[in-house]
Amino acid sequence: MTAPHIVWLRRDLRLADQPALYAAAQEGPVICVYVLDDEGAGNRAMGGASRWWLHHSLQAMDRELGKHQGKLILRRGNAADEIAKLAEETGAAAVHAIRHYEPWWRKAQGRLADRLDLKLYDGNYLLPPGTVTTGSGDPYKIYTPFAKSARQCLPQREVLDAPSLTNPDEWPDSDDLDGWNLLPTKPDWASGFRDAWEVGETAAMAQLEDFADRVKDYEDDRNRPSIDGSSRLSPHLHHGEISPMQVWDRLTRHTGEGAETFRGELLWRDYTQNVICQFPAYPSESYRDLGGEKLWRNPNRGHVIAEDLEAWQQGRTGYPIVDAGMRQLWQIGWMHNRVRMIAASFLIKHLLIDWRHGEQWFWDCLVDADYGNNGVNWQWVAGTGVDSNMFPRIMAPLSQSEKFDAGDYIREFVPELADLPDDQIHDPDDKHRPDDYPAKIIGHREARERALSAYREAKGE
DNA sequence: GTTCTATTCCT
DNA sequence: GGAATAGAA
Repeated sequence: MTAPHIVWLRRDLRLADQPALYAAAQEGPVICVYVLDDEGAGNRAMGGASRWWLHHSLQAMDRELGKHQGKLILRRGNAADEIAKLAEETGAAAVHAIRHYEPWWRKAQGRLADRLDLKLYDGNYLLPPGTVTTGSGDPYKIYTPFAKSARQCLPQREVLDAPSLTNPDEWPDSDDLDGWNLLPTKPDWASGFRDAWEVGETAAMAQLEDFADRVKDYEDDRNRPSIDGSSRLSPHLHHGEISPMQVWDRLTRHTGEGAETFRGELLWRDYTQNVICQFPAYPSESYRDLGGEKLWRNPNRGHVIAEDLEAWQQGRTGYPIVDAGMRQLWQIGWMHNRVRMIAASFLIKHLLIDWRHGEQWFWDCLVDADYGNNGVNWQWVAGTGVDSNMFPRIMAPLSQSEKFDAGDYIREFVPELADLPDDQIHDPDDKHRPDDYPAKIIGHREARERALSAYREAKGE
């Protein structure tokens, strides 16, 4: 009868390179538990797409534990309360968890540490957020110097193998996963998701292998939406089915420009955590005030934005590249990174809608929705962020579409346009535009001028 | 050693 | 505009 050790899982649903699980397994029998805590996250409760992914990821985690004759315990409610309750129920010696930096998780970690022996480990980032500092000891705000400094500290630690596990004498009760209703019910919007993704640790490792074969072409292919050039690791990384250190380690053999650029993308993940550690409300509030109320169109000032917002959400703006991106998001819960920038820029500048509406939509629709990444990337496009002010740089969606060769991408996700020739696909004229595809919601030149004059006006009359 | 300032650059 | 750094004061 040795006291069991609880491993509190969150977005770290893996056996390998999982420092909390690894440490707990050294100590004694292990009970892995996941708590669904919508209340603690408040308005940052997981969106629909993330919940779809979570369902399958929890299933996969239970399967992996099953290979060791173990299982995953599920509980629902306030995470700190539920973990404390479970610890008491099972007479656990300690609770082990990977440290997370979203404000609600920091709060829950603090509450739990007051009540029991909570052992926290770093493991979901290449370097523990807050540890890379400027010459004067402050945390970085700007990506480039951050990444330069971080690169010099890497690699930091060894990748851990999956530990061998001992089971407790008795398993505590567990919720039934299906009872959580994480999957869609009435309209089944997830059929595209099922075709696009394999969820879980095994699938994540396979995806890494697949990407390792393609990383040499990453430099060019990552910007071409119709090519399978990006890693597609983001949802696996977000849910912690694979650790960034495993990815870094696997790619260290690759020396080319592509691998170097991709390592920069992994460091971007670390960077966004550093930003939200310094500014916990960053994903919900502009860091730099560009004129606030005056800049964006606002129902309080008589602007009707609901229709434009809806057209953007549904992929009916009349700009094929934007519409393809938004429909890809709806169909598979993910959007190509290049297109994310084009679509975000379009909402903010062409439609002059507050970036936070876009951030919310992405939060709900992305299987890789991540508090730090989503917030930092939206503020980057909006020009309201910690880095330079990008607002006056207005992307031209039509030339972006041509430049990055998005023709086949548009054909895939905007089927009305599938038959258009290359010279019409990016910007169909009235003769070629099918009846069921909308005309442009606003002309590019007109939108550009509206945005720039609103910007000048908001800045200082 | 500490503060000031010039310079460079911002996924 | 302001963050980061390096070199001056």
